[in-house]
Order: sequence, then C-alpha cells, then structure tokens
Amino acid sequence: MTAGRPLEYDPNKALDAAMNTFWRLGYEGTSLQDLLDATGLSKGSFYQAFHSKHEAFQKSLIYYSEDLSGRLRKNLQAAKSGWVFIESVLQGAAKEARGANDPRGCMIVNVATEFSSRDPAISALVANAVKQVTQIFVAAVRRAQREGDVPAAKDPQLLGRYLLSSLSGLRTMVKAGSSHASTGALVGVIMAALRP
Amino acid sequence: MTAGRPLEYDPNKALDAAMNTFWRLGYEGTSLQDLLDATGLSKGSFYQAFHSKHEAFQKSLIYYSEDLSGRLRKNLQAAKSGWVFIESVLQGAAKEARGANDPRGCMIVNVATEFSSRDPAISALVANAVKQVTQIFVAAVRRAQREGDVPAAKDPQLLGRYLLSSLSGLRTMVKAGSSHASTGALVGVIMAALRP
DNA sequence: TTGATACAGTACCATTCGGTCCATAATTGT
DNA sequence: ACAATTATGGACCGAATGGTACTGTATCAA
Repeated sequence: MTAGRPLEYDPNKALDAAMNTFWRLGYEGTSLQDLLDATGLSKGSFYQAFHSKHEAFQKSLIYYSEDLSGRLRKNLQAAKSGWVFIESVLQGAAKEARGANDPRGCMIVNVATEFSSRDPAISALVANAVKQVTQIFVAAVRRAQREGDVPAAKDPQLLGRYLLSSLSGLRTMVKAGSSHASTGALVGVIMAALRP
Repeated sequence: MTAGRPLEYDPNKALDAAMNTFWRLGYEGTSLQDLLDATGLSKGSFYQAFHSKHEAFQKSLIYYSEDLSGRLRKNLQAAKSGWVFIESVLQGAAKEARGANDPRGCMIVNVATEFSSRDPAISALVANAVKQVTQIFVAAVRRAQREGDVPAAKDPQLLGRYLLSSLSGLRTMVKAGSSHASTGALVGVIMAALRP
C-alpha cells in the first residue's frame, strides 16, 4: 500500500550533526545555512525531516540530554566507586580547558543561559534534562555513602544538586578561559565539601 | 575653536540601556532595532555614539564589569566580615530564583557562554573581567582568614576561584529553573568547603 | 555671521534570515 | 507497465538584518 523513494541520508546522523552545530553556536547563532552545511541536506529535505529550525533545535536538545544521561548512567555503573565516578566527571570537565579547540561546555547549560525562561517549551526541556542528570548525581552520592566515602548523615539530594551546580560552574570557568591547572585544582575543593 | 550642538541624550544612560539589552538578550539575540528602542536614539545618533553593534557590545561589557567590580569592592569594604560578604553575594544570586521576571544571570558568564573563544576581542574582555572579580573574592577570603572564619592554612587564591566558580554554577541552576529553596540550601554546602 | 557639530528622520543598500513551493527523480506495490 | 508515494535540489518569497548616506534643522563658539 505505501511506497515511495527511500531516504538518501541517515536521519540519526543528520540529527547528530544538527545537534553539534546548535551545541557549538547556540540557537540564534546557528543559521539555517549552517544546519544545511552540517547535515548535508538540501533545504527541502531539511524541512521534510525537521519541520522548522525551532523543532530541529528541540529534537537536538532532547537527543543531547538523552545521550548524556545514558552515558553518565553507564559510567556510574561501570565505575569502581561512586566517589571515583564523581571525581572523573568533574575532572573530565576541568580537562576541557581551552587549547586550540574551544570548549563547548554542556549544551543544556548553554541553552539555559541563552534562553533563560523566555521560551516555555525550551525551559521545560531544560528543566527535565536537569532533573535527569541530578538524579544520576544523587544516585552516585548514595552509592558513595554506602561505600563509606561520604558521611551517611548528609542529604544526598542536596549534595547531588551541589555537584551539578559545581560542574556547571567549572564548565563556565573553562569557557571563560581558565587554565587546566587552575580548574583541576578546583575539583579537589569541590569534593572536599562531600567529606565529613 | 570647536563648536557644535550639544548632545541631547545622556551618553551614559544610552550605554546603560544598551548594556541592559545585551545582558537580557545576548549579542546575537539583540537586534539593532532593540538597541534603538532601548536607548531612544535614532539610527544616526546611534552610529555616531557607538560605531557598530559590535563596538557597542564591547563597551557594554566593559561598563558592566567595571560597575560590577566597583559594587563588589564597595560591598566588601562595607561588610561586617569577609565571611558575611561572601555569604551575602551567594545568597543574592540564589535569591534571583525565577519568579515572573526571568533571571538574567551574570552578563560576563552569559557572554563567555555565548562566545566561548570564537571572538578574541571578547575573550580578552571576559578574561580580564573574570580576573578582576576573582581578585575581589580572593581578598574576601584573605579577610575571612584574618578574621578567623577560614583556616589560615588554605590557599586563598584557590578558594577565591572556587567561590567564583560556585557562584556561576549557582546562577546557572537558577537559570535552569531551580527554586529558591533549592538554591538557598546550596549556599550552605558551598561555604562548608571553606571551613576546616 | 560663520563654521562646526548634533539632532530626528528617512530613503536606501546588499545580504541574510527562516520558510514555502514545485518540477523532477526514484522507489514501491499492484 | 503503471499509479501511488516519497525524496530531492533549487527557485523563489517577504521580512529583517547591520550599516550608510543624506536630508533639513537646531545649537553652540569664535
């Protein structure tokens, strides 16, 4: 009954390319042309795949945060301990410190910064993504408490949010031009707050 | 020898208006029309005062960071103690949590996030602004050490940078939609890292 | 008065913006 | 073979972009 010419591009690849462009340049900073160049699609195909720039952006944001959450969850599972997981995530962010390639930071944070609360749909996506990631950090703290690296008396919810906040602060420092040495040392201070 | 009709607008007011617009909407997000509306200038006057959008943006950023540094320095001097100063700055940021008015965050952070290292001139301004503010936090930590609220053995430079990082993390959480209750509690955790 | 400057307004510029439309090409089930 | 369905690239769209230039007119110092 149905039929039709098959797609010549990989929809997932296209989404990935679009996402990376938005990640790098922000929403306003990304022109339609940038997206066409990145995805390799023609205008027609682009508007057939995503129906507008705005929708492409939303899909990109969802794609990014699901991918991020997935990787974090996997890393937490695979990690030797909750403590080590937390430390490696923070150090990973610190290590992005600027070389030739400019650090893109976390797309969720970038979007939150660019849009604030101006766009309700975007705000909801951001809030949801933050919730997901927070839960992972909370889980990591709980595990670290079970493993004896973090005092059981502390509030894991609070510490989880603290870690997320610290992580995005770290990323901002990196974007603002801090050296790797500088940001690396910060990780120790951040984690000291988890200790008795 | 020279002469001419005097300015009818207050250049400082115009700069202030431009700055606030950029602060709210970002560089790409601000159109020339937005600037004309905000400053009340005609196109002619605008290009006579600032010579381009980009230049207006740079002046706005400088104006913002000098104003910020000035206010912070004054507050530090007037504060009862270094500790109290630090706490009030952090609580101030936490208190911006979203009501009807969307939080604008810190313009320096917004700019760093929007531009990353794409624009060297902007990067330099950001780096300089960060340095200024960092020094104020370092001074606050030093004072808190003298006053006995922070152990003398700690590295004030490191703690100063930690505070700035934490502050911008906090602001990001606010922008991402965290409640006041949530961010307020974070301040305690952040400051715990300064304690023995 | 003269020369210099600044004003508001507007007409204009090329370019880019996001987005639509359509004629053609490719694939399918019948 | 054929109709139905879908993808493709490019022509085209109106609006907005940042920026220039030019009008008069007003206000000053010398």
